Amino acid sequence: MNDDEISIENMWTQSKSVFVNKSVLKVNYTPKKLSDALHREEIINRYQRYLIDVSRGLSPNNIFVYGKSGTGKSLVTKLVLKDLVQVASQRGMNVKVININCENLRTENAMWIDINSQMQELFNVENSHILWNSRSKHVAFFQSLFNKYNGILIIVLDEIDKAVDYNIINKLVRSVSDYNNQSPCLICITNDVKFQNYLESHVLSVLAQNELQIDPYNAEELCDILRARARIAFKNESITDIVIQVCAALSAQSYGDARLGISLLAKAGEIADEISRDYVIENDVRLANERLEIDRIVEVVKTLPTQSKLVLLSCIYTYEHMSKRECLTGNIYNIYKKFCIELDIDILTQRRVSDLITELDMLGIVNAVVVSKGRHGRTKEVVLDTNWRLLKNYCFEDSRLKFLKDFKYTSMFKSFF
DNA sequence: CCTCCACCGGAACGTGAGGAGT
DNA sequence: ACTCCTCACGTTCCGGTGGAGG
Repeated sequence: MNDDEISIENMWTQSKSVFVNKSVLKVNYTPKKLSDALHREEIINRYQRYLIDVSRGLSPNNIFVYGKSGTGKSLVTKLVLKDLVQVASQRGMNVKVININCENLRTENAMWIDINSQMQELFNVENSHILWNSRSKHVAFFQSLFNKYNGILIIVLDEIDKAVDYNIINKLVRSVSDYNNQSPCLICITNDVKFQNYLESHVLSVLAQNELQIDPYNAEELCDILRARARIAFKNESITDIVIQVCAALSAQSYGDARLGISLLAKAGEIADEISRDYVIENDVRLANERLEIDRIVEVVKTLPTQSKLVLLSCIYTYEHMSKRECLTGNIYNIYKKFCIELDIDILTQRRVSDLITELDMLGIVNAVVVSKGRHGRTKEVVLDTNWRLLKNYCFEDSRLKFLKDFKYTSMFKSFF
């Protein structure tokens, strides 16, 4: 047995941990009871009032829920509906809930397949042709089940603003709200207040019959929430209140995003585990914050199209090989053109490349500021974060760009300037 | 104070891919 | 299989701009 095998074995058998139940720090974890949704009593109360019609056997008005990310929109919705379904069934009433996550919903068909496979499950019907690619068949299937149903159907459209095609929402609302008797109740959840602008006015008036705005948590509320989770997740002696307060403060800075605070707790615990320390310290949280930010940027970089990655690489190389004050659109564009020729990729115009740099700036990958160089014109000056070396490697993962890895740059820069 | 650089950024337009309807 | 439509992506055109330098 060599050294490597021993250390790997140690990982499984001897590693100790600051956690006792890490699963409560997972992003998709939902608490069990309504009362577990801390500092949301008032919202829950209003939510229940909007849904009160259910107790009279009527389909409630549609609800539009707004709130920034990490304010507990989806969590409160899940808990309120779970409670509602339970209470209703105790009274012998029929309430069914369909959950659609609109994130990355590309086509209307994909949404219908999602809705109808849930309908199939809820109503216990067999239909092997559910993967139709015809909208009319899906609508007919949905209507036939819904018309036979003697109860209340609630359709939750979560992260509605992240649907790739907003028109899908318009079409869905038109297809499910044209009933003479009862229509399903639609609950739309979004963190984009401007989302309403993208909806047809008729659709909007149907959807936004009741509105629920959820404000971000303040630092104290975040502290309470994190404390409650930490109590379950960590060993008693592994975490101090100071650490929790730092997590709360950082997530309060990030517009009261509770999800961030919970991720920070998890990551900080992992960092303590890495070095087998029995407890989490404040510095672990700061380190965790940096790592989460890098993770986020890396994820974004990985999904960029090849041209954007090439522009990013051009920024990085200009930044690396020239003085920082020369990392300007014109210079970046020259490098970019050289790369395109080298890789036999279409050369975009400087106008377009300028837009791509602006996009990289908006994604938080680079920092592009418009500066005036007087006689030497106006341009964008690009500044990179400290982790640019890391980003370079992720750009090389693109099959078309990997050849640039061994490219000899020094001579190129000399010949240029 | 005026000029002029080097690019910014809005608007209009072209093009190809892909979905919807027939 | 065909046409029509929409949309993302990109180009072309052009007026606008802030401040160093004359």
